[in-house]
Amino acid sequence: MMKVTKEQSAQNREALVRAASKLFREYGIDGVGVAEIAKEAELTHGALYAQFPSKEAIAAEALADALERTFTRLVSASGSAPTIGNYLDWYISKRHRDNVADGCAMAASGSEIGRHDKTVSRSFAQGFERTVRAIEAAMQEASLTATPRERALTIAVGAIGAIAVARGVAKANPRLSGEILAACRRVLGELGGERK
Amino acid sequence: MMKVTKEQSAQNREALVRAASKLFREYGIDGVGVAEIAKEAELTHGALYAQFPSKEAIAAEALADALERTFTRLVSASGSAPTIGNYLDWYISKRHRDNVADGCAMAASGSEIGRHDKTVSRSFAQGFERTVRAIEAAMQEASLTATPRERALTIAVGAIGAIAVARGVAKANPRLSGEILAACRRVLGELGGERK
DNA sequence: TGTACATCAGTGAACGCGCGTTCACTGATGTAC
DNA sequence: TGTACATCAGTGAACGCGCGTTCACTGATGTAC
Repeated sequence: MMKVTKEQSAQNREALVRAASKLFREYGIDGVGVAEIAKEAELTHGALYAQFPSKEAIAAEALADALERTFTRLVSASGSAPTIGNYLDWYISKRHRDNVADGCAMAASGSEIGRHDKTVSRSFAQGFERTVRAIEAAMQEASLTATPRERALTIAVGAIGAIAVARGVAKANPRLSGEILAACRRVLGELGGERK
Repeated sequence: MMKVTKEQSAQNREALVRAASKLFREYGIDGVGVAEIAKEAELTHGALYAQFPSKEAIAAEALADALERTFTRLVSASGSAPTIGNYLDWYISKRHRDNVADGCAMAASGSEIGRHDKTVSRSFAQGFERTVRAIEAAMQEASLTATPRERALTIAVGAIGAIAVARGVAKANPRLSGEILAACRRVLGELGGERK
């Protein structure tokens, strides 16, 4: 067949990005081939190359898309006046730990990003900065001497690390995995000024 | 040639593990082939299969070896009565961020571990638990309500996350990368009871 | 509105290449006598 | 200590397979007249 309406083509492009963003989180960027992405989007790999110049390019866009969607969901799950507690309840959870394909891409792919393009790194940096700003805006007074931004950065990094590490140890030691989530949930909450 | 003395064979095995542990950190487990590991150890891939049943098996051993060595260095760099500050100065640094191949494997490969064998996960869990115990032993009083172990877990996860995230954003935003390291260094120190 | 045709998203075969793993073979080691 | 030989770490060719990317081709779309 082919060609196809502009609208259909745009829908196909979106389907490719969604498929890539799901598969990359689940199996890693190196762990998924372009043919597999195209198949998940019900297209052929040639269609992917009509839309993107390379695998690296779709990786950058898939990462940006995943972070956008996760951020939107985090904010909408936390109500109109979100607290640090709202954010952490949603982010640091077994539900999130066990749902790699639809979870935060910073946690799913954090340690892989440094090995890819500057465009991929840029998607990551933008998503991270946006998250820190949201946390900073919800920050409460606490007795520590560090600034709100320093504490917000640490909460973001700690939350990402918590999901990544909880996933890493889950197969060998599920008790430890749960303990990590509970401890980080509590301590990072306190760091944000949350009262018990 | 071949065969070779028992001693030589043991040395070859060690060379394979060291090569794997270096290359896996630098390029990811999926990013390195068995032939490349063997070449780095000045052997052939057949020799690797004489020593290990599979790539997954050498990955588990390489991870355990890397964590062992990193832990030893962390402890010996921190003196005979290490403080949280000693640990964090060594771990959360630009030197560590920029030295992937010889740095902490939990930070280098954290988000990949969950996609591999239970044996790989076990190496990770053991290395992590050992690290938390060391931090807990160095813990000081602080005004937060969380227990020393909860705070130690959060410090370990936050430090790992800090290196991973600092690496992820470094290419696109080196300023942000440095800011993350500085903020986590300060806040995690305070969380451990460090006085300014 | 109707016709002619350039555009270009998508197809699918093909490219060279490297992957993890297997296996027949080699030959120095190290043991049994 | 000297000889005979089983062992087995390591070699390198070969396996089937999937990778990222290229390209000649298709044919409905959408524009120009």
